[in-house]
Amino acid sequence: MRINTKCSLALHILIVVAVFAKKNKMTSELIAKSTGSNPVMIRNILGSLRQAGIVDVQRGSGGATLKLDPKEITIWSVCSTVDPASLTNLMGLHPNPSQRCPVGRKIHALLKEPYCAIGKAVRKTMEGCTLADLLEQYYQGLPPEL
Amino acid sequence: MRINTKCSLALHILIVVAVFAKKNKMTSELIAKSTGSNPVMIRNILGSLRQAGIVDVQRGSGGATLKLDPKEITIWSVCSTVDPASLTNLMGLHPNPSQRCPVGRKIHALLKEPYCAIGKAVRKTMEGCTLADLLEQYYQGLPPEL
DNA sequence: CTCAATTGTAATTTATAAAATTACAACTTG
DNA sequence: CAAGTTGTAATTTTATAAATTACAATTGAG
Repeated sequence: MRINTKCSLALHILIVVAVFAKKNKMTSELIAKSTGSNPVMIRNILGSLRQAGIVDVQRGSGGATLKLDPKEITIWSVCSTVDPASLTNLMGLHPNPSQRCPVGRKIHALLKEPYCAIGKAVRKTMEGCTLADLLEQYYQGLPPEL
Repeated sequence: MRINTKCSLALHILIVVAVFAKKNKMTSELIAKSTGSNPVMIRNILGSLRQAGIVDVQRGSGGATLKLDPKEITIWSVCSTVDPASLTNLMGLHPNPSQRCPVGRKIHALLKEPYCAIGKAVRKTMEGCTLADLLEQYYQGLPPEL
């Protein structure tokens, strides 16, 4: 498998923004430090989230803020904006089945139905978890000043 | 995030074996032709399926046959034997979150619950589709001699 | 208005993982 | 034993993800 960490990165970004944006200017540089990633990747992900209306990003002066209520942001909406390809190709298909073999001709069509069902199950589960849920979990047992 | 093509390959292999093994000796060479893959990959996948008790493979003389009833073989059992890593790491995690950031310290733990839920949904859906289902679909509208 | 800090984005490089290929010992059966 | 095959390790090739470099455009402070 090819692990694509964009989704985890995006959720990390949204959590740090939700937690710290009121007190700190959340620049790509700062967020990159927190995630252990690099600023360009952060800017690209923030760019996608901005286009989807999930965050605001201040050009020039810098800093990202949430544009939606955490209850309105689901793992699905985040993943499908930052990495749509992974979700549509969740299950990889081998690329060159023989068209001379009756099974080879049909294999992609045969797999379509179960693979779609898997995709729908993933979507439904992702839609069931919001940023608010993650934040609630985050604040569990933390003193309120953090 | 994306599951590699081993799972699709394995399902293709099982279908051609189910359909043709009574009349033909299903060698890795022959199956490789049908799948558009290469014989070594086929042998490796058949090796995993054999260890899981799903197929029999004749050493020396060659040829693979189903060992279980197609009703007993699910997409889950196939995927989890040929590519367990993809299923446990379905959602990739970014590897180096800062331990100095309170979010960075917690992010992997925070994502664990929703990511497990996604994995369970995938498993449940995969368990709901058997090789028999795929074969039924395959034979839909085909004359009985194929 | 200028300057420092920052974003947006393209281009390039590096790292990593998947898949194909090569090679060969071990097995099976005629 | 000879031909055909499997099992498996090692290597090479290819594809993709992620990091890096570079720089124009933007913003707000001074």
